[in-house]
Amino acid sequence: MFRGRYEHTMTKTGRVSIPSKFREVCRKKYSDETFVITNFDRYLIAHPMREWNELEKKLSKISITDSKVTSSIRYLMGNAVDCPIDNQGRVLIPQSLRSYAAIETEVVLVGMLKKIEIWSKEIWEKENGSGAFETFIQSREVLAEYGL
Amino acid sequence: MFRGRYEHTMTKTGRVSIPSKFREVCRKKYSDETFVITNFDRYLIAHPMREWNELEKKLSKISITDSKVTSSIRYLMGNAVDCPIDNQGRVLIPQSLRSYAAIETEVVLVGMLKKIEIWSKEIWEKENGSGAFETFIQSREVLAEYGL
DNA sequence: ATACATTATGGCATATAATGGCAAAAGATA
DNA sequence: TATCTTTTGCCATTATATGCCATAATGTAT
Repeated sequence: MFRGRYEHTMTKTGRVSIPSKFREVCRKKYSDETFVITNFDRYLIAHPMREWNELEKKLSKISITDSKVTSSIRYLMGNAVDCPIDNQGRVLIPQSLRSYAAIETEVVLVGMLKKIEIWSKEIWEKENGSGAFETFIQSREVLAEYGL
Repeated sequence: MFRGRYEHTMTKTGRVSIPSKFREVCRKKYSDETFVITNFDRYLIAHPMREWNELEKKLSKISITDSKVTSSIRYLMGNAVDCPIDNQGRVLIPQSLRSYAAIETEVVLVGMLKKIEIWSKEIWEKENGSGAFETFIQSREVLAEYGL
């Protein structure tokens, strides 16, 4: 599982180093070093290829009657980009995704179990900076329902 | 189970010896010498890998609809760091966790059943120094319910 | 008490990680 | 086709992490 938080800088060309711990998970658990990256709200989500494939399998079983569902799938699929890890352990994040998540240079990468979140540092700090612990404590009751 | 309290010093590079009694628990009970360390309020919590994995298993089953739950998972996972015990019986505590728990050199390690707490000595003394016994006495009724 | 084993911790050398820079390759545009 | 832009591979640099050895302190057994 992906865990931990890392602050990296993006090069001018849009390349970001994937933390070595994450790469290790890619190699050992997924034996594949390609992500599918999508945008989500105000940050990006990087899925290991295998997890993404499973998602697609589920999506393809949905019968397309509801137009809202169709457009959601269109949104998801239309913004998904294959991002292989290069020999230096980096991925190129295409311009479209960068601007969507307002990523300039400073990036926060967060391990989230089966996927990785990629945030602009600025937005990260606004939404998850101080106060995150309080939110965490407050939702303990919710988490307790799951036996945590 | 982990029990007891130990005062150790951290090296300049951030390495802390795990008390041998704790290592013994790791070997015998968990047959694994890796901790996952997270921050909690003003101290750190070290979970044996197996305990942590169980937590992750539960977390990964939660469907992400509630954004408060998501951000709690993000808090939990984002602050978790793998810390394997090296051949000298130490772990490297990364800079982020060190500064979070205000750990400079003197460290207090406390066995807490299935996990270990890691405190800066200074903070430990403020919060658990004098007065801890009084608090303990005051909660005797609660403890009595558990047969203590 | 003495000898021996283990523990805690400092120091150092090496390996690996992150990241900037540059140039070749590929792709797009006029 | 010629030109510009983006992508990609590779090298260099720096900081950090890791492995290993040495030593001092503590614990254990005879």
